[in-house]
Amino acid sequence: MEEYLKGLNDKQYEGATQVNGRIRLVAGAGAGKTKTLTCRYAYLVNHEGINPENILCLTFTNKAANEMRQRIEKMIGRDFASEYICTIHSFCVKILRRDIYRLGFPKFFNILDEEDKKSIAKSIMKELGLTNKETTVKDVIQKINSTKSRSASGYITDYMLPRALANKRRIASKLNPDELIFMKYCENQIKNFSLDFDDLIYFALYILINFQDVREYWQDKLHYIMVDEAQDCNKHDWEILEILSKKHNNLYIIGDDNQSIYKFRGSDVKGFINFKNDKTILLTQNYRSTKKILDVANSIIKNNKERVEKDLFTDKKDGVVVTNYHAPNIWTECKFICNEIERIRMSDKCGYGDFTILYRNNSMSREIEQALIKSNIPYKIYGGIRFYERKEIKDTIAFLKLINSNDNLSFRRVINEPARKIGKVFLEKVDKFATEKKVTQYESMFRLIGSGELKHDGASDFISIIEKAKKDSETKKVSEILNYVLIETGYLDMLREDSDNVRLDNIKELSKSIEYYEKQNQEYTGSELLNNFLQDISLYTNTDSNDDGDVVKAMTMHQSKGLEFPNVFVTNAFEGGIPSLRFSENTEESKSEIEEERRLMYVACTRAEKRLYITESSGFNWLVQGDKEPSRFISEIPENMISKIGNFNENNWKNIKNFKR
DNA sequence: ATTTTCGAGATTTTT
DNA sequence: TCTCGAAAAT
Repeated sequence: MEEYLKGLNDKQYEGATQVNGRIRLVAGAGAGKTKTLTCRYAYLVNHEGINPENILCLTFTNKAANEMRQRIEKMIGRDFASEYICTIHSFCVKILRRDIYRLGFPKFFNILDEEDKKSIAKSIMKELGLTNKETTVKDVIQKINSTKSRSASGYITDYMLPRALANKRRIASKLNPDELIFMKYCENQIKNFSLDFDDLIYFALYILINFQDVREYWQDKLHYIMVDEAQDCNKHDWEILEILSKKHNNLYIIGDDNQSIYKFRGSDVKGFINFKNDKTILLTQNYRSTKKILDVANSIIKNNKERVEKDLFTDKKDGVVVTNYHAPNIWTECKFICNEIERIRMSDKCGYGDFTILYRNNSMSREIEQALIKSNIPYKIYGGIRFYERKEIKDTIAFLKLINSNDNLSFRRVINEPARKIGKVFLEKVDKFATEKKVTQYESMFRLIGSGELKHDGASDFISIIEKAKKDSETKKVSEILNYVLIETGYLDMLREDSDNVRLDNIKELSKSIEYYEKQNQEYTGSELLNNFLQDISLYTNTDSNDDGDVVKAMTMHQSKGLEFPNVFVTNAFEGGIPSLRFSENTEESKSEIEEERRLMYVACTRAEKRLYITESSGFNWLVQGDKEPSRFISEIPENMISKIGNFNENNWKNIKNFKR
């Protein structure tokens, strides 16, 4: 038997050595899902002699993909880094890079993030004269997303193809307001040819459906397809998987219906539950958590009606009792967590890296962060503002994008950054000319200044810097161009005036990662390299980095999916926090939403290996607009399974309050 | 005409 | 805390 298979139990072994057919692995939390998947990959490569080029392995996050690559390398002990271990979004980018030109679109495309989408929505609202009162930016985005999702790849033939859009334009006066908004959004996407996250899936799907040779290329290539966290695939993901696996018919999915927590993103558990399969393997032994933790998690998830009955069991000993701490206010709650971390760190002789703090909303990280700082505990907050969403990083990237593709969003972002006295009036003239001549705003400004129609020193300087950078970008390295632009525009000088150097450091980090990317991808040069780099980083989040260091981690419950930690604090467990306020009403439709929240709570609790704390506090909270009450999920845990501690001491409360100021 | 400043208002969850 | 818009300051 291969060395790497020795650590598996019978069921896991069975799961890892299945080769052909449509296989479903249903595995509860901590049952060794990833382990089994990784072993199966190694088995295919090592035992069956399959070329990694012919295996597609889809993970839920980039982080999971990175970790898997590392594990496989360790297992089969050879230099091994298949690019086909990735997220479905990354994989769709590969499909698009290869064949999107067939739709008449440029080879280079931008990827829009939520912020870009927002600013497009705003400009559409302005154009159509919609005020914030009747239709918010959020409404507009919601409308756009749902229209897309409804017609999926059909929206491409209706709107995105050049002739289709021309048709829509012709009958614009007959379109209803929503259709008009959607048309404008599509116009905007085509103008700088940009795709949002969902589009990556829809366009790939469209190409796979409509071009036989492309479809066959991928179907031939991918002998084996395996999907992790399959319970969170949406119907379009399923469609792609079915198409890709059609020829060889080897589709291996792995997931847990109890851990489906991305319904808001369209995830469709039914696809997982009703998956037509040759074989289903059930893993119910939990290797992660102690018995006491597992009992608590089971007692919570039991209350869900829509689920496959499968209680997890463990051979592990009882372990430390699960604690529910009730504090008089949020600051005491956070202080308690810090104290416990220090106490356990001493008693267990473990590091800060063994502790993780979870919460429902990103906004809840604030008080926790303050408490950690006060207690001198090193920490890292995941999510919230991602690295690539920071202002300085987005600005820097906007410079690169402007050089690469002239796109309007980037232009508006950096044209007056740092301030060069270009304001609303000047930009309106530029925009007007751009619309008239059907050119980009940068091109428009370039012509207006060139012909002398507009005079502006700041704009002239800006143009000469960008033009030089454009010329150099074909020959010089991206990192050199970036350096040149940041210095010449005075962007670096502007950042130096800041009191702290965090922003400068961030830019240095970005610069480093560009250099690394250049080394890794030497087959590309010039604008193609730049384009690929920009696409890749828009799919990358700061949660994905692997070098965490010995620090306390804090993240949302959603982000904790698929991870495990020795000691876990589930915080802000108040009614309205989790379950989220929106779903707390007792209407019929909110019942399934409550079940989703309960699954989220279940996911959070099952992250813990040794210790689990569920903390909450009284006091005013703006979310519930009143005093907080403990979450209903806590009351679902039998009294004998949990140790309830709390402190309502008034003096203590006062101390904390003074302490805070 | 542009930039700064100050106060009011808003916050699910993510690739 | 952060973001956005209006009014004040340059």
